[in-house]
Amino acid sequence: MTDPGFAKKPTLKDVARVVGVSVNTVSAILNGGAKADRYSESTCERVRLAACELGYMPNPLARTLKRSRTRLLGVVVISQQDSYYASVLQAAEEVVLDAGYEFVLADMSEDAERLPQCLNLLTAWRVEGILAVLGGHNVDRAPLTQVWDARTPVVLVGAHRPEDPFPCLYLDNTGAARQIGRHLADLGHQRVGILGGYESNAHSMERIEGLRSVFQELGTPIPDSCVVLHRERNYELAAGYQDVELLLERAPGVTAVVCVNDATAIGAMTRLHEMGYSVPRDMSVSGFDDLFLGNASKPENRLGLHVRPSLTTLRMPVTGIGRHAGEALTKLVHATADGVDCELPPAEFGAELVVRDSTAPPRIRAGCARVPRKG
Amino acid sequence: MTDPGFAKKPTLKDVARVVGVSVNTVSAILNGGAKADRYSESTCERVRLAACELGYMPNPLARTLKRSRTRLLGVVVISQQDSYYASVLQAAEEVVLDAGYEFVLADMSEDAERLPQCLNLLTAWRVEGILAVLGGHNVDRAPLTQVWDARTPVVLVGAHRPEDPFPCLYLDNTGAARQIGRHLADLGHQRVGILGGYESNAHSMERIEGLRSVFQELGTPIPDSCVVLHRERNYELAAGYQDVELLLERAPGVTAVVCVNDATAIGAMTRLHEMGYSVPRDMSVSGFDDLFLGNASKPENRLGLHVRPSLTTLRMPVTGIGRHAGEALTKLVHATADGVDCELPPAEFGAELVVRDSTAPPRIRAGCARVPRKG
DNA sequence: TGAGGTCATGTTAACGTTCATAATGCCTTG
DNA sequence: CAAGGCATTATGAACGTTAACATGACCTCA
Repeated sequence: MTDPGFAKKPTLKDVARVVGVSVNTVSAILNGGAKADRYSESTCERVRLAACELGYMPNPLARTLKRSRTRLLGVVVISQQDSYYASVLQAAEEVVLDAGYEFVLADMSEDAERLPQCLNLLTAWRVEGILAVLGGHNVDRAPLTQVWDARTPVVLVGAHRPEDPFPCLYLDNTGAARQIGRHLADLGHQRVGILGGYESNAHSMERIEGLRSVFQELGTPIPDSCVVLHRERNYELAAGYQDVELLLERAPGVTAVVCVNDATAIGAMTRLHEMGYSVPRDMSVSGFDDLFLGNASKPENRLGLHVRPSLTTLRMPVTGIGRHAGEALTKLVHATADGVDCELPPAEFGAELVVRDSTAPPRIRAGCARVPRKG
Repeated sequence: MTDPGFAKKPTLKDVARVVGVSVNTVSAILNGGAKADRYSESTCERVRLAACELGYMPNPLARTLKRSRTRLLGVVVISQQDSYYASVLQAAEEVVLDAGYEFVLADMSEDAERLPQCLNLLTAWRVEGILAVLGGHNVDRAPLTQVWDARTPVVLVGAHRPEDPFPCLYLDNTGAARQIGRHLADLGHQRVGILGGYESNAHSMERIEGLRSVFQELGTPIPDSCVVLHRERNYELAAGYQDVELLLERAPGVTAVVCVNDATAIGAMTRLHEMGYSVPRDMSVSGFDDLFLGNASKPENRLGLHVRPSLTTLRMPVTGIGRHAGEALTKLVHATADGVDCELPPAEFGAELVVRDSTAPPRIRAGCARVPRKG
């Protein structure tokens, strides 16, 4: 092997040699701040000039090795692909960058078993705090608790469990589901079907529970046959497309289908259309998330507006959760760095019902709204 | 300030003290490989046990400081938000992780001016190579060339320019646009409108050019009035929704609208529907990308299938580009590390026409297909 | 004149690794 | 029995940076 051909970046030593001063002098001057004042104007000038000419850039590896603070924060995310989590992360990253930290990201790729492995990666990098974005996924949190017990701050975006010692930010899924339930009940629906995600997902289960509780209280409880769970963890367009057919076979009388996310609802609407159903006349459909493409601040970028009929759904405060998470984590890290204890309460976030055109009163109050199948 | 409350991770020294051997011994044994053989079985055993008990994890900062190789690769991306680029990145990351490297990510947040700043961040981290994902965005590449000249390997995902010294991977936008152009011409369209993205985007311009060339050759060139460019860089659902109306005002006779991406096409179809047009009877619409939600390998996750009518579009080989980029970069980095020169040719990727229901023969060959406005 | 005080800079020792080389002890062999 | 060989472990210097402390020159004032 010949000599490695990488560009060698100039170091403090190189600058020092050029200027003719000691390494320490260069370091102190370039770091600015209080100590730079003690050096003469002309030296400072020469050092800065030389550093600039050589294209000197401090090596963060060496720097953080020396100081014991890395100014690195770790993120474990259940799936970067999921636009919901991606949005949360982006909001959090903004906050964290402003506070002078950087993110190191570890993606679990939807595999719950990989949490320990991801945490190892992050702690190996000596991150000063960890943001875990697990959402409703059923992940064993013991490794997180372990990290927390080793005095590394942790903030979890996901359902709070009583044994969790770290602060959690979570959605009020039950309350959100109750909103859509009441909306459908108000419209006159009595028999509602659910495309409910998969069993190991807490978000799914809470949403199903919330919906059921509404109809329970009204005296028209939702039977198990009206709830379809998915086999796989991947719960997108394809799942709704396939599962809605299953639902209609099992529970022919339903007049509304509540889906646990927008993608599923859109997939379901496609299949319903193919089967000859007219939404919302023959069947009401609703989603969850109010998914968007691109810039969340433009209302027209909400995907639910661009399907026919437009989709009734629940808008989740993704940006709010992300910002809050970033702030909580930096606060916690600062406290820990100062050796101070800091207790942060769990925080719950509510969703907002967005009524569009995919929900309407049922055509026939009690009977079977079944239409002959075409597809 | 009291003492920093961070957990202090055990170091080689700690392990060495516990076992009663020198630091070097521990390092050599834990690194495994050839040198570990020279130590006695019992020492190895004791070292490994102690390391495990103490929870020792090598500090990658110190390690990469010592070896001059960081095994870090940098990524600059024009926008992480854009699902197209996000998919390219994910495919590239897989390849790169397999090769034993890690990604450091710098996001330009759609701001072309931020390239130098992002590159500074990456070179400060002493990355061994840089993957720049700029797509069609008009970014000054001088900073990239500078990095390349400093012997840091660079791979660009984006249009190749003759002055670029680094390998580029790019889409055959012209060819793709010619495919959709011929498809529309074959259907009998003579007057085609374009929602063309924005002017500084090379992808946009190439697609427009390709389309125009087809109709030029057929003797029915597309006039400027039929091409609508967008004011902002953000080109998603909202843009198509707004711009299609503008197009119809400027060019009343068009029978088909070609959009430079799927989101725009979907937005346009929504507005057309509101205005009382029936697609594809009154107007054909086509997109670009064949956007998907979630898992790309499931055909039902293509968004174009879930709008009515389903969207005719061009499928881009995102995963292929990402994998190829990852492979090219690791190859280049290896070559550079070995001091070997390695020339990689620019690579072009083709798109695949996916014909669905949003394109059909024009209802009236030559006349005005205008329908009274409702919305 | 010399004690004390600035000012401007240099010295030294870390941070946690790794690598090249040196050293120790033991065993063989002529 | 000494010289050499082998197996095992230790030593020291480096990577690039920072922080505490030390030095020396010059000035002031009693």
